[in-house]
Amino acid sequence: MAIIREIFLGFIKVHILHHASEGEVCGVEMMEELKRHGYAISPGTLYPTLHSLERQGYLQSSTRVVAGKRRRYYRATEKGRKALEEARTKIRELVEEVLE
Amino acid sequence: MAIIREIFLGFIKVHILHHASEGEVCGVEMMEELKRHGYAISPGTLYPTLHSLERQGYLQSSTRVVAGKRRRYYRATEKGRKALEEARTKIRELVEEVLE
DNA sequence: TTCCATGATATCGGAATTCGATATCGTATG
DNA sequence: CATACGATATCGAATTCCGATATCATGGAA
Repeated sequence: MAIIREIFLGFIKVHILHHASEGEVCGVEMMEELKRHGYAISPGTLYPTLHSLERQGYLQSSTRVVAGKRRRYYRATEKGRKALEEARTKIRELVEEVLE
Repeated sequence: MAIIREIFLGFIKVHILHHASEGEVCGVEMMEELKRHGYAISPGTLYPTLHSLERQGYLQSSTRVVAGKRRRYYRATEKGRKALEEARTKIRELVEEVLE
C-alpha cells in the first residue's frame, strides 16, 4: 500500500474517535464527513473498522431508524476518549517534530 | 491491533520520511530515534517497512561500514519528500479539526 | 396484507502488513 | 583463519485493506 494511504488510515481513525466522542455517528455519515476532509474510505474498510473498534471497547453502538433506513450509531466510550486523548498528545509532539 | 498502535504506526512512518529527508538514517538509528519519541517498533516491522518504502521509490539506500558493522543508510527521494509534504498538509488539517 | 424499491450495513477473499523470534551476514580482532 | 559482535534479513500466524457483492429492515404501493 502507498505510504500516504497508510498514514492517512491512521488519521482517519483519529477522526472517527473524535467525531464519536463529540456525538453519535453512523457509517454513511462518517464516510461523508471524511470525504469532506479529503479522505476516501470504502464501506469494506469502514464497517469492519467500526466493528473492531466496538469489539475492543472503544465505541458503543445502537441502531435507529432514519428516513426508513436502519442505521447503527456509534459513540465513544470512556476507553475511546482516553485513546483519543493519547492520540492528541502524540499529534502535538508530531507537529513539533515535523512541522516546525 | 489496538487503535492507538494503528494510529502510531502512521505517525512512525511520517517520522521515517521526515528523518530520511533531513539526512541519512539506518535501521538501528531510526529505532533509537523513535524510542526517544515514545514509539516502539521492532526490527521485524521496521526492516520490512524500509524495504517496502525503497521498493516503492520513497527511499534510496546505500550500505556503509560503521564500527565494523555493515549498515544500510536510507535517504528520501524526491517522491519521498513529496509524500512527506502531503502528510504535513494533512497533519495541519488534522490539528485544526481535532486539537482546536 | 404482501411485495418492492431504497439505501445502510455486512461479508467475502486475495494481497499485504505486523510482530517477536530467529537466522544470516559482513567486519574487525586475536 | 576462526570467532564474536551486532546490524540487517527472514519466517509464519494473525490481522487488515479493499472493491464488489450480498443482506437486511423499512415505508409505501397495490
